[in-house]
Amino acid sequence: MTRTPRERMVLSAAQLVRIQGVAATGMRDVVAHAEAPRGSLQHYFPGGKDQLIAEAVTWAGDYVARRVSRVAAKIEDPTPGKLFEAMVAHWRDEFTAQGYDAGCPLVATVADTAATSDDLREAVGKAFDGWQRPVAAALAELGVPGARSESLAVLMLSALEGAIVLARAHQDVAPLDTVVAELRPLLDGAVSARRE
Amino acid sequence: MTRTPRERMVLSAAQLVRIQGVAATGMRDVVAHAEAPRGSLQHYFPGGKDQLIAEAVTWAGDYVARRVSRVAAKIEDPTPGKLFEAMVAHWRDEFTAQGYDAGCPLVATVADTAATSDDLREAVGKAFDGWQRPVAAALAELGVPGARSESLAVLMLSALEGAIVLARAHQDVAPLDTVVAELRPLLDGAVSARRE
DNA sequence: GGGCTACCATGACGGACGTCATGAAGGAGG
DNA sequence: CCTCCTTCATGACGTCCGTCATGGTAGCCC
Repeated sequence: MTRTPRERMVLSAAQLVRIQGVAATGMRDVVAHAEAPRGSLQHYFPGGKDQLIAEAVTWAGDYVARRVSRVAAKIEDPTPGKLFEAMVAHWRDEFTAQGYDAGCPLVATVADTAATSDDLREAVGKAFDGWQRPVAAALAELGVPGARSESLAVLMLSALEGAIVLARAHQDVAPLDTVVAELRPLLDGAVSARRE
Repeated sequence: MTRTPRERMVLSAAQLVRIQGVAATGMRDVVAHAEAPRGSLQHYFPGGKDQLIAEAVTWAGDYVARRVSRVAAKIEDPTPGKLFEAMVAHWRDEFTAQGYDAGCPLVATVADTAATSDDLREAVGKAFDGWQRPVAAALAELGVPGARSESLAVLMLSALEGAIVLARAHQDVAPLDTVVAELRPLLDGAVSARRE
């Protein structure tokens, strides 16, 4: 489980971005948080801050994609609505347990850098794609018709991200519960019937 | 239409936050963008940057609330789905006309400051409330039962905010169109029937 | 053993930041 | 005319930023 200093720096960058955003997260903050040697920065990330943040974003995208696949496989008697509920539950649990300090690193990166760095914006775009893919695949496997599963995956990501922002602003998980309650019937109604 | 320097500074702060986020937006940037005298900063905003950003957030909340009411009154043969479509269309039009540089200032402020400034976080929370209120009121007037109208307003805000983030990351309005297409039947189905 | 590469340490540089101190215009009211 | 208050101007301070230059260690390979 002991990670290399390089990995620790990427993970720390992702965590700090979740809390403070990109601009407010300094490289010195990252090495301190990662308990990594400062001299390693220019060695592992010759591309500077943009490279470090880009790797953090990519890591976050991979992480959430893996988690969706894992969670989708673990639901018993799964339906699209239950999948969405499980995705949201992860955030609900974290907010109630850890507080509302940390949000989604992809949202923070878009908000801070979409207009100033094409590289970072594209990294976030790919991370979102990598997240959307397993969601759409899980929906398809549950019986949602092909084209529809992509649309519903976009809706799920959008509603979740938006509800996360609302929940942080209000310091209350209610928006998360609301979007789940309102979306579940719609999602479950999208399976092409014909079952059992 | 000529605004006072103070108003111009608040508006410029809001616009710059939409593009760069809070941390990357300097006070010198704001006065330059507002073509305002730098010395006025400490005079009009003795509370410093936090006060300036808080006023920008509050202004943005008031602005979007007014616009919702105005747009809701202008739709012919209105339905909840059409209201949502009209709200999203504003962003769709701006993205296609102006590009994807500017996002929602409330999202940017939450992402950058939710963990570090209670004042700013609360200002954003109130701004979201001020936005949600006219949406829920419009839904109620269209025949959506009371409790449900609040829930659907939360869903609409969440889906819109999330879709804005996705659209910026992908430089494509498709997520906006997708959430409208998927949510319209749900929204229109929520009116308590009994009509004509 | 010499050389090469990977990794880490440290200090400096130039610039930008938010804030503040100080002071000057300029009109209003006495 | 003189004073007061709003508004603006300007320069400075201390701090932090991202980046870079330089050099030191440690291990592997010939």
